[in-house]
Amino acid sequence: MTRTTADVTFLRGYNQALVMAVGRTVRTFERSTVVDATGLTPQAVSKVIARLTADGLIRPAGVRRPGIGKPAIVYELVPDSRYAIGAHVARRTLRLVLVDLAGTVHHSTVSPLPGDFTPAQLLDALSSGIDAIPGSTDLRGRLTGVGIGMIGPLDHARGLVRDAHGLRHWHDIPLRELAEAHLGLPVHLDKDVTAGITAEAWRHGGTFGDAVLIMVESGIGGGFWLGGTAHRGAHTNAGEFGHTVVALDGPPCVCGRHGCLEIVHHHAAEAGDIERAARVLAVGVVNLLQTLDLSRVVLAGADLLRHADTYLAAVEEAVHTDVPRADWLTTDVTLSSLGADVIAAGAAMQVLDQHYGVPDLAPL
Amino acid sequence: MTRTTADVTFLRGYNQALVMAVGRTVRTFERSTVVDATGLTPQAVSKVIARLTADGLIRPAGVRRPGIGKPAIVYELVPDSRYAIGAHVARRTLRLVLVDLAGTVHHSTVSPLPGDFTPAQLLDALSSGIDAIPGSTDLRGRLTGVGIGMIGPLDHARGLVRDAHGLRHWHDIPLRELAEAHLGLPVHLDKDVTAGITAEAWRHGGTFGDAVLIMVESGIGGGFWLGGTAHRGAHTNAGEFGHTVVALDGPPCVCGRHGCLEIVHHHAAEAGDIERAARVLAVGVVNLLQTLDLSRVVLAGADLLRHADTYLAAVEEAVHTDVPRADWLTTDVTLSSLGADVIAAGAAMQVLDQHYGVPDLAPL
DNA sequence: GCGAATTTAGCAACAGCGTTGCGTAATAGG
DNA sequence: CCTATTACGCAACGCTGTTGCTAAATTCGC
Repeated sequence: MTRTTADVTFLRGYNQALVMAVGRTVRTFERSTVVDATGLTPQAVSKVIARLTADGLIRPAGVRRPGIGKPAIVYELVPDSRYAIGAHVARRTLRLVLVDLAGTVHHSTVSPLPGDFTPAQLLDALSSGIDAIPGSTDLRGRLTGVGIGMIGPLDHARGLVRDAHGLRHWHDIPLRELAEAHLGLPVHLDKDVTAGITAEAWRHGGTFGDAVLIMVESGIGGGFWLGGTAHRGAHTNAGEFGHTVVALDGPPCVCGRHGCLEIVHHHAAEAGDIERAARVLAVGVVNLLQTLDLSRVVLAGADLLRHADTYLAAVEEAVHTDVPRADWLTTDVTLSSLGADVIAAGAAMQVLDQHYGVPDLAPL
Repeated sequence: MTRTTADVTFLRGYNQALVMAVGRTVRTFERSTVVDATGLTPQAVSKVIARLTADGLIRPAGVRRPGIGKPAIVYELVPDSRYAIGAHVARRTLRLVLVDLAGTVHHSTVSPLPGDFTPAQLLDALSSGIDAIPGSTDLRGRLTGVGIGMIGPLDHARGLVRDAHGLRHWHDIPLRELAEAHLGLPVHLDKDVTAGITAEAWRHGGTFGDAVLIMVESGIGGGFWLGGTAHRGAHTNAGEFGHTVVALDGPPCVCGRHGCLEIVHHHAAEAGDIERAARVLAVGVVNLLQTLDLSRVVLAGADLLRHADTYLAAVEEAVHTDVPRADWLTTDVTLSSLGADVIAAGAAMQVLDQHYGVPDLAPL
């Protein structure tokens, strides 16, 4: 959520979101936990907690006896107080998930999409898929909206699919508006990889540093989390990480350049040399670390997860041996904590993040 | 400037900084300008303007007659109300500049540094250099502090030089504390490239999008401005752009990997083939655009500026031809607007930015 | 057992922010 | 000279977090 000007109502939302972030980070907390994490005064935290409790977003969950003195009330997030639906639109499949406020995936289905599907076909698949989610009808009221994670290029700010790679009927389609009209719910549209990294960040609450989600699945992309928010770039087209050149005189790529990470990687993978493919990807990952200095690398995507161990080993080794002074430049490398659901789940969490995440103050 | 919690005093500083940003952007403005740019109410803007005028940071500069009705008061930034000193510490030279609140460089000097200089030698060079700035004594009171831009790796947050490349005496030196004690002024320490991009951003006020400053000078580095602030990364070590691999089977680099942009570029440059060196750099720049989607590329550094036209042409061409759908993915490519002063000037502006820039709300 | 010490929670008054309502100043046009 | 128009600002207000202080609930020492 983004705004430019800061009035006093901003404080309310901001500090409230800070407490929610603590709730997602530690799952169970008390007043002093929030005081330590945020620097707010105890009294302010009391007020915020009272408001959140009244809204049903958090609730008391027992007491902690500090040995001496009055026991402290322990609070927890109420996961089932809010839900969001996430959709991962790929070239041939539609994955739908139901996610709660804590970032837990409650339901996940995959359905095939017609070859070269049209916007109308996608909308129908979305609405029938959502209706098929068990109990989706009695979620109304607690359902925040629908997030769609999709291949780009697309314009996140305007909710516009500009030119989805390899899909004939998708040029300048205002998918967000269409879907909002069709589904009767708020819709959030974003690139698949950006949705994916949001999933990891949201589930970690406030303790998530600068990070990238690497996705290998038909193409290779990267979703970025920098400075506490998703990085989408000047035209919301960041993430075309697969089309960075790693072999100056390499084979030609569909993008028109030569030796892109993606084409070099795919050649190795198609030749059956997964280890080499993984090492190529690892070179690209270290390139990112050198450039952006990230604290976390998350690996995802069907083609990668099929050989998860190989990729994980290759990237971890490269990160530990190829970064100079790796002793203090520590970077965690992990597989996506949500497996094949990351993109869809992340799209859902973007909707939750809009309402309950820490708000951004947009530069002018 | 960064803080986690938002109390009501935050609003004051934040909205005040918004108005200052407008002042830097358009140089002359009135109440309605700020209202349009920020969304604040006219009354709120009046209050902010009154405070800033009282502090001497802005002043009335005439009136505009709207044809009918009461004339509007026109305001402008008071450039000489605040100054900061910037230092660019390179391997052999120290550059010192005096910068005013508007980002104008008033004075610039270069002095040689002893080979393999020690921290003590640098401190002496700093203080004598600052004393030599004409009129520096009667600036006391209006002097905000000293910014130091330096090669890394360094820890910006702690003000610690960890391991400056190629300088024997610079391991884990708390330069910020040392310099503050020695100079009696607040000191801000950052990587050279990050300081550089801050210079460009500060001078453009609020209208500066996601951008990178590419610096070619002994090494190759990149300073990033993302989402309205400098991006420093998880360990404040972002920017080692020269050590990204662009030629998988290329020549070995000092960093231990093979085919880094820097080594490939330097081989071409040393062979006298500047055009090829420029094209190699351009490949790296397009890699960044694909990954991060930037709206602006600024070129800087002594070795680059020596062949400015060649580099500018090569990068511009690559940006326009190698990025798919370049029609809407527009990116400006320019030479640094401050020439050889960028780094030092940017270091100074970081100090100004800490006091008068739009404050950040740090994630937990 | 019972009071003192300790820790947590919250009520009440307060200061500071932007907002709202409305009155005032300064101009051009009839 | 009056009216419409535009710009500006005082005063009251609502809302935020903060400060000062009181009350509640527990352990520990005697």
